[in-house]
Amino acid sequence: MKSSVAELAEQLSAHGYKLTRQRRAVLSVIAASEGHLNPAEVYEKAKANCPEIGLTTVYRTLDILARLGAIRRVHLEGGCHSYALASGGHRHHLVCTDCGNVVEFEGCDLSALLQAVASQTGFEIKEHWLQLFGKCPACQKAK
Amino acid sequence: MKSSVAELAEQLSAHGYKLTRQRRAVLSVIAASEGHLNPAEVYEKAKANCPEIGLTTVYRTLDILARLGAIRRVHLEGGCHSYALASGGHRHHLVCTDCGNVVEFEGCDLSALLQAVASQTGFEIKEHWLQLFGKCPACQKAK
DNA sequence: ATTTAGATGAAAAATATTTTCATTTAACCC
DNA sequence: GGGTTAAATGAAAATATTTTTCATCTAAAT
Repeated sequence: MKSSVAELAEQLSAHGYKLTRQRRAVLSVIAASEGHLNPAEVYEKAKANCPEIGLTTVYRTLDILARLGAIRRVHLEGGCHSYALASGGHRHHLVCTDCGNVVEFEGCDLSALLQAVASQTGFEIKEHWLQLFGKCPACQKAK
Repeated sequence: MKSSVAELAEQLSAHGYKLTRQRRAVLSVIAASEGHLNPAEVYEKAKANCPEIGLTTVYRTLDILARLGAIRRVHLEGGCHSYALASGGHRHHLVCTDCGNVVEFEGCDLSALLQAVASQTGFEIKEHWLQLFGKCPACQKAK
């Protein structure tokens, strides 16, 4: 995932942000992560590369990356403190409303819908985020 | 919206929760609201009906209602502290990643997709939540 | 090397949420 | 209607999260 770090770094530079040791550490953590991490988790992991980093800087860096659209907040029932690479593309969640388990599913064809909304609203649609709620097989049985 | 209050109250009773003055006040506020409200807002509005209500009770009541599926957390960029009636049905958001404006759109046909995911995963899918990100007409021009 | 605007960490402050616990009350029984 | 009881309550404390402040440091341009 070296390329992701480079891409993220590039985005920061391109927008006039300095590439500090701390920011690089945050970028590596984000790029290396499969799923989503909250600020405290990013902080812990980033300390491996950069022990002097402060939590404040993690918050600030995540905020910048989110505003640049490089990462995106991940919203799950019961919490929305985590971030994931925005380009990581299609990560959709199916949440069990009984036990809280989260399953990821891939593959979604929303093109027709997106097209329709785009022409209705004039928006240029760039990303979508879909989340489903239901009852998982185990909880269906349990009842 | 009297019926909503009655329905919500019914749900509480049915699950063995007592119908206190405080809970009724929260239910009215939720039922009367068009959009979404955070706990502090619910608290302020509920005080009109029930001045002695405490913020703690608002948190507790919202939590119960959310667990019953009667209301659902609304997640927007920059915050996910608000709740809305779950039955209020389909409120989908289209967020401008440049200016942050949020447009609501209705009408979405995801039935085929939902069907596919249901059979793939064995989940019984009850609700979906879709959010789109893009650039609004004004921001497209601006650039 | 020097300069300088931007970035940093520690600590404090501000917000948001949860827990604790003594008191109150809705719902049930007679 | 009065009595009983488990659940619910509010105030205050505790905890968790996020933002601000500010003196110091540093990346990047010269």
